This record gives sequence, C-alpha cells and structure tokens, in this order.
Amino acid sequence: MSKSVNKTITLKEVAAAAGVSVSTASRALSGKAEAYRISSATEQSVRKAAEKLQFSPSLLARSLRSQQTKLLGVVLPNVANPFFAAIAREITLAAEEEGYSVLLTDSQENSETEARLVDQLQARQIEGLVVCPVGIENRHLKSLAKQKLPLVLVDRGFDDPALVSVTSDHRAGAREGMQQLLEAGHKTIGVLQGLPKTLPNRERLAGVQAALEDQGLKYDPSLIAGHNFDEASGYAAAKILLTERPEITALFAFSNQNALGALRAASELGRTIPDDLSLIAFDDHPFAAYLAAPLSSVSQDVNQLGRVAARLLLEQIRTGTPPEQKHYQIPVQLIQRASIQPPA
Amino acid sequence: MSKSVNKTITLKEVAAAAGVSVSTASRALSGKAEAYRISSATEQSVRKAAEKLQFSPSLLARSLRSQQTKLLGVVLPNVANPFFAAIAREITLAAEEEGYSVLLTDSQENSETEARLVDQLQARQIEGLVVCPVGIENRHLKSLAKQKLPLVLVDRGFDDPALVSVTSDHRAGAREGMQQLLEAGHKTIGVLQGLPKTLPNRERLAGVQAALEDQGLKYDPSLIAGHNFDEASGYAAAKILLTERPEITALFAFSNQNALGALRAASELGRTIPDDLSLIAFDDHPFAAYLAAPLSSVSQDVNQLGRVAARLLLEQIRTGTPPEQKHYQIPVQLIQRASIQPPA
DNA sequence: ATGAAAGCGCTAACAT
DNA sequence: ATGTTAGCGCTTTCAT
Repeated sequence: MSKSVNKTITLKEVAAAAGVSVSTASRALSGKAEAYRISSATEQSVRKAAEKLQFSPSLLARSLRSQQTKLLGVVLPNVANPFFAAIAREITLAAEEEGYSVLLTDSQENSETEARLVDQLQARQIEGLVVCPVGIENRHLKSLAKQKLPLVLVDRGFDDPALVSVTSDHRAGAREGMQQLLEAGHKTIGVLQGLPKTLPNRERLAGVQAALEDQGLKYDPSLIAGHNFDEASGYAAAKILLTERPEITALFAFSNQNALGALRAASELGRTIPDDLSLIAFDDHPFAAYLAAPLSSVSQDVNQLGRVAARLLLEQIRTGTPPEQKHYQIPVQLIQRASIQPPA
Repeated sequence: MSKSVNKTITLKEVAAAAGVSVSTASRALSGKAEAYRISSATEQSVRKAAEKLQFSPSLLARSLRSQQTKLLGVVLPNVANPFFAAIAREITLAAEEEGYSVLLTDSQENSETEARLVDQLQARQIEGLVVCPVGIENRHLKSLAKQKLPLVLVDRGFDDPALVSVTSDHRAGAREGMQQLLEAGHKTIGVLQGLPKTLPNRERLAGVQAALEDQGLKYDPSLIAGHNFDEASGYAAAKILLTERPEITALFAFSNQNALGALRAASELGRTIPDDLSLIAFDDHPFAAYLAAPLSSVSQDVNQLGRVAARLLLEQIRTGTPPEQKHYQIPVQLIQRASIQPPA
C-alpha cells in the first residue's frame, strides 16, 4: 500500500508503461484489439499496465471526442417530495443499467428556474431529458423538442401532441374515486382541488364530472375549492366548503397533502371521519392505512410512471427517433379502506 | 422564428461571425475584456454575435481544459426514501447556487454498488462527493479521502477520525426519547432497532442505555429486537417482543417505518395505543400527527443535515483543505404527541 | 499489427 | 488590443 497521493493516470502513461503508442493502448482497452488485429501479447501488456496504474479513462475527454456524454438530465419541481423522489429513483436505476449518469435538478416549482436549469443541462450536453413541468408554460420545452433533444414529460403533461409524456390516468382515477363516494350514497360531495390549470387537475375534474353525470347528477362548481396540492390549500378549502355548505357529506381530496389539510379542518369543525364525513384522496401513502380512519385512496403507480419515462427516453436516444405514440397513460388503482361510509 | 434544427454553436463560429479570433471571443465572453484590454467595440460585437447565434459554451470542453468540472457526486442508499430525498434536495439547491451540478446515484443499500458508483463518479471527475454510506465497509471511502477528493459522509458516519461526517445526535435523541417513556412510568420497554452494526443504531442503543442508567435501571439486551429500519423488521420485532415479553408496556421504534410495523403488530395482538401500549419513534413524519394515536417522535433535522453537508463540501472544494472539525452533530427535536401514556 | 496525427471546443501562455 | 499556438485526454483516420 502506497501512501502517496494517487494522481490521475492518463492513457498516455499507460501506453508508456506498456511500451506502445496511445492509439494502441486505446484500442487494446476498449475491446477493439480484435478489430485492429492487435497481438494478444500487446493487448495483455496494456491491460496489465492499466491495471497496475489503476487507470480510469477520463469520461470528460471521451465525451468531448465522441460527442456522447452518456448523461441524462432530470428536472423536478421538488426533489424532496416522495412522489418525485420515486420518479428520480426509477430514472436513476434505469440509467445506471445502461451506463448513463443522471444530472438531477430542482426547479422549486418555478417555471423560470425550470427553463434556466434546462439550458444549463443542455450546456452539459445531456443526451436526453426528463422533466416534470411546473406549470402551464411550455415554450422552452417545445423548443427543446424542436432541437431534437430526446425529451419525456412526466406527471404533468401538456396536451401538446408534439411532446412525449407519461401521466397517470387521472381522469379514470378521479371517476372511480368519485364513484366510491356516490355508491356509498353521497349526494353532496366537496372537491379539494390542486393547482387549477395543470393537466392532472383538469383531468381529475373531468373525471369527477363524468362520475356525476353517470349518476344523472349535475356538476356544481361551487363545490370545488382549493388552489394547490399542499396541506395548506387542503385545509383552507375544506374549512370553507364545510362551513359554507354544511350539507356536504363527503370530500374528495386531490392529493394526500390536501387530505391531511381536510383532516385538520374536519377535526377543528368537530366532524369525525368516517361517521360525520367521508373522505377519499388521490395518491396513496404508507401511513394511510394507519390513520385514525384508514384512508381510502386512488393510488398512482409512481414507480411505473418513472420506469416508463426512463424506458421511453433511453429508447428515443438509442433509436434516434421519438416514439410514435406520444402520450402514455398509467392506470391508477383504487385502494378501499374505512374512510368512506354512507351518509348519516 | 426559424424552423430549422439549431445545431450546436461553437466559439469558433461566434468568432467568425464577429470577425475576431477565438481567443478574443473567449475573452470577451468570459468577462476578461478589461484584463486583456479588448476594445469595448469588439467586446460588444462578440456579445452580439453570441446572442444572435444563441451560443452556449460547451461545459465539456471547458471542463477538460480547466480540469474543473463543477460537478458534485451524491451517493444515496435509496433515492426514493423521503429522508434521503430531502438530503439530495438540500445538496442540489446549495450546489446550484454556486454553479455546481449534481450527479445523483442510488447504491440500493449495497456496499459493492456503492463502491462501483463512487468509481464511476470519479471517472467523471467530480470535484466533491457526498455519500450516505450503506454499511460498515468503508475502505473505498478512506481511499477517496487519501486521494484528496473532498468527501462528506452524511447520516451514517463512521467513527473514523479521518473522514468528515455529518450526523444527527442519535445518542442524545435516543436518550431523550427513552426519558419520555421512563418519565411516564414505564419500566419494561422494548426497543425496535434498525440495522445493528451501523453507527446510528449503535449510538441510539447507547442513548437508550444511558437513559436507563440515569434512572438506575439496567439495560436488558433481550428487550432489543429487529434487524433493519424497514416496516417488516419493525413488525417482526414487535410481534416477537410483545409475545415473548407480555410485561412490556412501551416500545421505542428506531425509525418511523419500524413504528408502522409496530402499529400493525400491536393491532394484531389486540393492544391499543396508547392505552395498552405506549410508542415513540425516531424520525418524525407529516402523517404522524394524524394517526389513530398521534405519534410522539424524535425528529431529525434532515434539511439541516443536508445543508451542513453541502456547505462543508463546497467549503472544502473552495479552500482546498478539509475542515478542522471532522464530525458535525445536528441536534434532534422531541415532538410530543399522544402515543405515550402511563402504564395501566 | 502498430504508430502518427488530427481534432472534439475551450482557455491561456506567448507572441506581436 | 488582438492573433497564434499549444494542449486538456481521448478516439479514429490514415499511413506504414
């Protein structure tokens, strides 16, 4: 064991140690000995020298030369959010399997930051990009696609037919969730919505409406409240709805954070779940089963979301052409627990 | 708006467009016009050309030339785990602020994978590395430090004095948690431990022992069970402990996943929290307050953990020398809720 | 079967 | 005040 500081070894030094030229060393080490008819003696001595010197090729130099960085970019609104973290993980694992590394960035739910990060990733010559777009603004993303950079949108797609996107089947999920409430006999159902203009939110509202119409009921916009997917919005919306419309017997929260807010609001208003109020939430959660009232939910298959996005991206890079199908929908799953009861 | 595919613009083309040499273009764009006494007319024309062509310098080429990649590596046992995701986020945000990008990898709780990823990151010439080590094995990490690569360990440090690490004050936290149980009057307390040989686990056990000894009670290893930080281990350990030692009146779970397992086991055994069994857990959770029995916990300041790690790493890179203090402890916070009651 | 040399896009030392 | 040149470490064409 040497105690000296190991300086970085270059191919040149390996070549010198093996007594060959850099080109021969390069060929020997990159498995092209056969193709270049390099004698196996030479090949071995190069390999041995590399081994001894602990040579590790500079991916930087290789990338510059080959114009292939083996780098993927990922832009998420909030890396700490378990939902996005799960997506990050799937992409990371899939990338690693194919020799790609992942540059992870956090747009902080801000469209301008998102655009800036995308530019920065491009400056690093990423070969592909996964974005969970923050908002409605998608000019910068469209322009990426025009530049032929393989791009996949996850979770919050746009209805832009030019962009490849992977989302849950929000509409079907919301419809099924709503059906649960309706089948239990609820007639006046409050909806705690998320960020209004996003595609998931719009799709979920459409699902709610469809379920209502299935039953011959009419969609009443005054039963919709909320402005975001967080706890605060859920709390405020539930508080308003339950106060102004005391005839409400059930709530559909569009995120589990919204549901948490609803729980807090309900408790403050003295309404117990499920006896005095039924509740269902979009997105399942490990703790959902252990709540005072085990929470029924519409569960997104977030791992699948990430996996499909990664697969689509890597395939697009490999083949050089975008997939024919542009929009991929991942089914959601209804998880029935005890937070829904017939109205009193 | 042109419809053509924007090919990548190089400095050479900008220089040509501005009618100057590449070096002048380089200097004009990197704010060195002053230092090289470039006429502001020239500077402006270069800037304008760059703007018009939408020039974005290749960080790849710049990195190769300058031997500074502005790249940080992060290795986490499981990116999808909210605890690690929070750390990833803090590092990402801090890095971004100083112009660094982050290569994120997932070791899948596997030491060999961890070592492989570290090598791979080195091949990309990262300037610094944050690792949440998987296990006990730390040869590859020590060797990194010897190679003078700035390195910071988070969460699961080693007691190796050569390595810089940031961890919660596990010992104090466990001691305080235990005190809560003891002060409520519990005498026989089961411990649901995590991965036994890890530093956090050992430190927490030491804290438990200290709290016991404070009260003149003795530490009974047969009251310790479990082998991991996940739900399954918590469940199995709680099941065994509560079955074999029915005199146990309280449980200390070393992770919130362990606590979840305990909840399931207790429910199966017909013991209600907090009436028939008290419970406290390491790690708080947004849902903890909304459980059937709002869960008391010892909360780690995970954001602070990530922030301090990032700061230490960036400082180390900036100054070129490791910090004098090697081990940083982040205080934990006791969160009192309703899951602890005096024994029946 | 192997070496020499060019070049990926950039920066900086060395000319003028 | 600006141009020329070398070189970061690698791969590959072209030569022998």
